Amino acid sequence: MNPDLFNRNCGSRKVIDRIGDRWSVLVVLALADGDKRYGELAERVDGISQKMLTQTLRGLERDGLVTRTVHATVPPRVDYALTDLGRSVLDLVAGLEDWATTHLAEVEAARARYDAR
Amino acid sequence: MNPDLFNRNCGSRKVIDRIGDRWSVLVVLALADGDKRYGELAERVDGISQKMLTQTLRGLERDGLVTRTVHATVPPRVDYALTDLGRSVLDLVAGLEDWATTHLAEVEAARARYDAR
DNA sequence: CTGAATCCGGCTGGATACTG
DNA sequence: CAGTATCCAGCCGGATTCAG
Repeated sequence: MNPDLFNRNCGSRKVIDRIGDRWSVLVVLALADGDKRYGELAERVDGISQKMLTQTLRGLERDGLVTRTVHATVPPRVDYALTDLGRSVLDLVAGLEDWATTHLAEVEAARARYDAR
Repeated sequence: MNPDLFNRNCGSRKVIDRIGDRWSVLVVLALADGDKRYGELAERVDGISQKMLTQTLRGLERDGLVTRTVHATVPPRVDYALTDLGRSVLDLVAGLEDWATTHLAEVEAARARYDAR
């Protein structure tokens, strides 16, 4: 247990905040099975806007989780891929995904119970 | 891999959104080592406002991750504790914490590199 | 096709004051 | 002590437009 995590100025807190981003998790998962083009990601992650996709990818690139490769072709082609660091976080995020699907029914039951009170 | 996760209307997406909440992760971690009173949580999770703490606890309670026990004493006392479901997600969240502390240096180095360009 | 830039409505979340 | 209520600034994020 790292007590500093609860300190708002601690670096690990900032990392948690980044992972806690609602889109980052989904984008990382979308890159799980290999490189993806910008358009493929936009199609895959339902509901994300262009702005948020670009912003999320920039953030992930900045944190060293994703690489961005521009091919000087016409039409332009940009590939995004997970780095080693990105793949290491993928393991955790995939765990979240498993948890979500496994316990979905329990959570929904709890919600229904709570709302019915 | 569950493809539906990327669908905005899928239930598992909603679960991910909840876990992805920036405060939920911290509150769950704060409850890792046993019951906590409202005030203890407020003190522990640095930077959270009363409003957000209450709101986060309600959300976690609704999802069945946390129990809320009111003691009819003067002064009033309210204890929060993880449910079995909450403890199951704690394992994952603790993994995030480990990752954050382990790879913090790499992430910060990547950020510095990116910002220096 | 892959973005950057801008505008702007809405919701998040902080500060404050009040209640049981 | 443990909230609730209210107000409101700020930022998130969507839609649109423009550029390379």
